[in-house]
Amino acid sequence: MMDKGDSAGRRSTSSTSGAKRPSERPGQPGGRRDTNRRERTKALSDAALALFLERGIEAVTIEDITSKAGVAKGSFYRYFDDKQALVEALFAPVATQVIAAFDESIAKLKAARSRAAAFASYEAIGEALGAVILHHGDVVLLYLQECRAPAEGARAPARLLADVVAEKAIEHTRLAREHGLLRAFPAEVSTLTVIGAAERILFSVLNGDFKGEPLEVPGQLITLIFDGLRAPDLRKPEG
Amino acid sequence: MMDKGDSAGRRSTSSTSGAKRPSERPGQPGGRRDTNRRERTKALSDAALALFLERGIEAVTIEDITSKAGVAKGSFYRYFDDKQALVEALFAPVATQVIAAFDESIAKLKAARSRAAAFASYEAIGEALGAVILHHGDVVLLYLQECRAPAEGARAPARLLADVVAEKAIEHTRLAREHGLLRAFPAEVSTLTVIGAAERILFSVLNGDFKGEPLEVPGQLITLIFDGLRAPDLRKPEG
Amino acid sequence: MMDKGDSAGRRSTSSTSGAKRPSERPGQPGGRRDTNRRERTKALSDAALALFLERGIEAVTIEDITSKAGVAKGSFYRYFDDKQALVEALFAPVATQVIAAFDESIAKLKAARSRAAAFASYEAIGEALGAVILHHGDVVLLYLQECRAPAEGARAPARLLADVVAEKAIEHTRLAREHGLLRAFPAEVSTLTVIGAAERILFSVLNGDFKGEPLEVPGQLITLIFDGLRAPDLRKPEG
Amino acid sequence: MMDKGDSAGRRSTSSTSGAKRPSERPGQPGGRRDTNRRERTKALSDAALALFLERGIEAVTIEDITSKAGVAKGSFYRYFDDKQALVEALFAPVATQVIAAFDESIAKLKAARSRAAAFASYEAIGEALGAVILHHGDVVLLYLQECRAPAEGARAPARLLADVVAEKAIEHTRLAREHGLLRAFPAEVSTLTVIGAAERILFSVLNGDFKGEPLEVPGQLITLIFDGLRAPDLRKPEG
DNA sequence: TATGAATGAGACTTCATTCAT
DNA sequence: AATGAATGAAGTCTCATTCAT
Repeated sequence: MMDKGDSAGRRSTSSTSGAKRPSERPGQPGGRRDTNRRERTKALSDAALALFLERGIEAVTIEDITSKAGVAKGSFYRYFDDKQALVEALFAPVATQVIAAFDESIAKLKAARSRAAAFASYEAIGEALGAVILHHGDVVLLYLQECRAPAEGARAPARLLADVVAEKAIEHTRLAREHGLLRAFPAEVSTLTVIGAAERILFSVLNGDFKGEPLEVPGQLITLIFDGLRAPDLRKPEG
Repeated sequence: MMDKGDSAGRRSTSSTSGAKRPSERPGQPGGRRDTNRRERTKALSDAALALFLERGIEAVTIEDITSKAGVAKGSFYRYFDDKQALVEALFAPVATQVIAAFDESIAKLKAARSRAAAFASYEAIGEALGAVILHHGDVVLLYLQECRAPAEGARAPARLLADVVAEKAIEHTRLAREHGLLRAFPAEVSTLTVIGAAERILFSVLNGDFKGEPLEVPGQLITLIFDGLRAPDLRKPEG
Repeated sequence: MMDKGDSAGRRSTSSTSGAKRPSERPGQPGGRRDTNRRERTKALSDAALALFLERGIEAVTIEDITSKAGVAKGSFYRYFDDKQALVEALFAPVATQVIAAFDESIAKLKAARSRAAAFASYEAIGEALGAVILHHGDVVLLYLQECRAPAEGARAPARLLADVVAEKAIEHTRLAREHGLLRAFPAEVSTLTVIGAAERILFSVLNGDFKGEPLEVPGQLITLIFDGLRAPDLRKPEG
Repeated sequence: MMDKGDSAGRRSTSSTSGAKRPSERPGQPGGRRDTNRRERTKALSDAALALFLERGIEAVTIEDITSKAGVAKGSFYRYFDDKQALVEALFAPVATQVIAAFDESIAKLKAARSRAAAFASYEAIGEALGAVILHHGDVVLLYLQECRAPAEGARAPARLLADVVAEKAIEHTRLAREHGLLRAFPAEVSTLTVIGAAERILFSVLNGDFKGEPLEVPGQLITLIFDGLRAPDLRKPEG
């Protein structure tokens, strides 16, 4: 009755959240109806997330989701337009926070007048991203799992986020270098190196494949990367 | 949009290539029939590869492939059992060469009696992987695109290869460290760092997203990574 | 034209009816939804039965059935798992009643202490089978039409029922003979004779091929079977 | 490219044999080419017969047949027009002999001037049918298996033969009664009784289901049919 | 609102038949 | 003549989406 195939980008005008808001909904926010609505949305999102991680976004059907969430199939459409909308809703908080973290850090870097101030922006973004990973580990894992897919269909949000992140991260690096925090190195290469390394390890950790001690990874990664990337005059003497 | 009756791992007994070979075929090898067969297989593989890159493996239908390849739908099944078999056939040469490269390099490392000999094994594997990237760029890109997906359905081969590569690479790193080529660092972390960084940049390059000069990337990456990873006594004085 | 992935006996665990019942359905029994469900199931069964009789089970497609029943193709699968399940559902009431008739008659025979009592069991089973034929003539015809087919695919239920019936009938005969109702004759031969004769005539009658007066057949058949065909003056004296 | 569905009756003009004879074939009858041709035809027929018995005519594909016969798929069509033609060819000798047996017996009956002569016609037909069963057991089994199917598609020949046999047998009975060989009984009922009984037992015997001693069956059957099943002490005096 | 039944497009796969080799 | 590759119609089954209850 309706076409299955979605074309990428159709959602350029939709709100960030991807959640469906009936134009007129009864009950005031916080009331009984609103609470029910939140609960249903959460049940659907949770079920979907678990299934997406298990089988990949494409392979999961609407019925899989509703049945796992314990709702009727038709109810899905009261909460989300379709699978892509759900994926967008899933990614929304993460995307918002990650993008905000970069934007703020970029702003700080631009405003920084000292190397110390510039360095602080790194600490800030690290903290912000750490918090995201901590509170939205599953969504981050889903992102890592799907972010290289072509921006088509329900997986589009993952890829689009990845592209935005890369772009902002590169700008961030450029600014950091201008502040003398990094060696004179092409920003694109060094940024992708850091992103690639961090994401790969994070993937293993969130995955359960990682054999080492996760809590030590950030420090190790920083040592590893920064010993290579750090500007000469910041290099610590070995030993 | 979804693959129907696939379960991961069902292909454990199939040959490496994934291609379908009638046990006895008429016409001698090199004859007309044989040539036709090769041409068809190639046409299907090429069409499939292009579509997979464009839309992702899951979103491409058999009919998309045959129609792009200019053959009848039913003909697909003379050459491949199903989409997963085609994907396996696509990955087979790359998987073979990559795995062989690691295995050989690992063997060399084990046999190495000097640091120079050990270092040579790195050059060898670099060359081998470079050759694979050069000759099978599209397949490598497909791998990068799909290799984090759960090992379900047609995309399974990508993920399975990724897991094997990670495992072998970690062993490789462990050996390299035993030969004093690398700093005393957890092998898992440093390996995933290198893989993650290299794959992320490669993805951008093969993708067309990369803005810099691709030919300079390997050198840059080595500098970047090795300046961080290199054992202290190999560290060159900055300047 | 051919059934695809069926293997005989796959349904050993399914319920007797073969009908698909969602575990929890909305609407109380007897409500609108329940009524609709019954109507649909009936429409599909009726359409299928008519087509099966016309063309044979194997030659009828799901689409033939749904289109004749006036429902969408996909709806079929809400009511039956596949064609074989529908066939099972079609046969279920007949199979149940026939088997029950035999079991009861066998039980009566076992308990019978007089020849009169034993004879009554014959009357009982005759009546029961007559009722089945009267109320489920078309299903019985379908049974007669398909019951010699190998127990493969959608036709399996017919053959399996036939085998059960033969077995029970033979036991029945054996008991009847022990009560002195029948000549000392191998039970298998005499049973198959009666079944074969009865089924063949029934087939003609239900078919419309039969030229005679159907209502007289049962009596004629009994006379014939019990007294034989020999013309009076050729009758050998009993030894 | 061509339609699959056959419509019943399309073969009304074809020759009895169903075998394909190229209008101009090289080699004289009995020569090398003719011998090869016979061998191939036999291989195909044998393979088909075995598969038909195992799975039913409808479920067997052309490729199943050729592959079991050890010939190429395309070769099938050099020997038979399609599956139905093969089935016709399979039944042809049996049909011919059975029909001839009835026709001859009917002719004899018509010419018979004594009851002894009339009785001899029964012996003749019994012998003829026995010979057919002996030499073409598998084909007879296939006939029994498929002869109640609607006369559609490849199974049509079985059903058509069944209808002819019934018709001729009824005429035969009518004549026999006129000669005083049988009781005054509706010919249709008594004929179908005999056919039904005989076929049912034969089916069990050829099938392998029969537990008794096959060689004794004909005699038992004759006794049974002619003398009836009634136990001696219940026998009503003939009125 | 919630439910799950209905719809029909469309994906996968098979197979009779034709045809180049 | 024999082979088996090619074709595409047709069949099975799934699933996103809509809609009556």
